[in-house]
Amino acid sequence: MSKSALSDAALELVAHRFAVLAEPMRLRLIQALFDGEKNVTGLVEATGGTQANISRHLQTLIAAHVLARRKEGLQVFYRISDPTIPKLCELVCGSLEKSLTKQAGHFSPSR
Amino acid sequence: MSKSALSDAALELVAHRFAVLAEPMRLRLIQALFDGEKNVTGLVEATGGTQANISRHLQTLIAAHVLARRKEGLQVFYRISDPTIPKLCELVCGSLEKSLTKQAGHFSPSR
DNA sequence: ACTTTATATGAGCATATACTCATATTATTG
DNA sequence: CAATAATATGAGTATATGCTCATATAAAGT
Repeated sequence: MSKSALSDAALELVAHRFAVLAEPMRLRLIQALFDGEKNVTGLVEATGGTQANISRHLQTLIAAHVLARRKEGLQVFYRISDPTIPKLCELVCGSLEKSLTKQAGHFSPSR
Repeated sequence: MSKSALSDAALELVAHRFAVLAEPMRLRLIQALFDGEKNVTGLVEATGGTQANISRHLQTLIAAHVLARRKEGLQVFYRISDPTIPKLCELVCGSLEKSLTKQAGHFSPSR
């Protein structure tokens, strides 16, 4: 009689975690931080977004504890603080690659 | 000069994958399918949602290739078709548990 | 103190999506 | 072929969220 393995509150937490990763620009930011911390200006350049938008997304990622920040004078440096993030991205990328190559195999020669 | 490890299109695919998992009701459905396939009525009962809503979420999960379906007479049975899904959920749950217990440790005894 | 540089945020708009109600579709049975 | 059962979907509404422009805050240098 396991009514629900995860409570409603827990499910919302998990859903929110996925939601944070469900934006291309945020994924771009995360990707830009794979090789170490960068400041906001660096992230703006790396992603090609506007400063305002990047800053908003960074706040979202900070609030979700995906990133951590470090102030140094005028600059703020961001870095990935949750080690599961790269693993999550790898898992999804691998899964997508597999299903894409599978689809490629569906190009039927007839018609 | 690595402009972008993942193309724009790839990033959108990854983001969409995460978006599909970013809904409590869909997570509930996935959770209900961890121990094997169920038909729609069974999923409605297991999750406590309305039939219409469950059906919509199931279409979303099918379109994303997270679930697969099998018709048997009047009934349609759904099952998890992507083996990375349980792993993703485990990773996120583990990470959340860790940060929650960390927060619990912040309950300062003073005051 | 004023200026410049780096980052954050208020307000507003546009879009996406979750939910519901009612109805449509599909398959089965009498 | 009518009636029933299981599932899917059209339409409408409400809410959330991403983006932009302008401005605010914060720290440094002159």
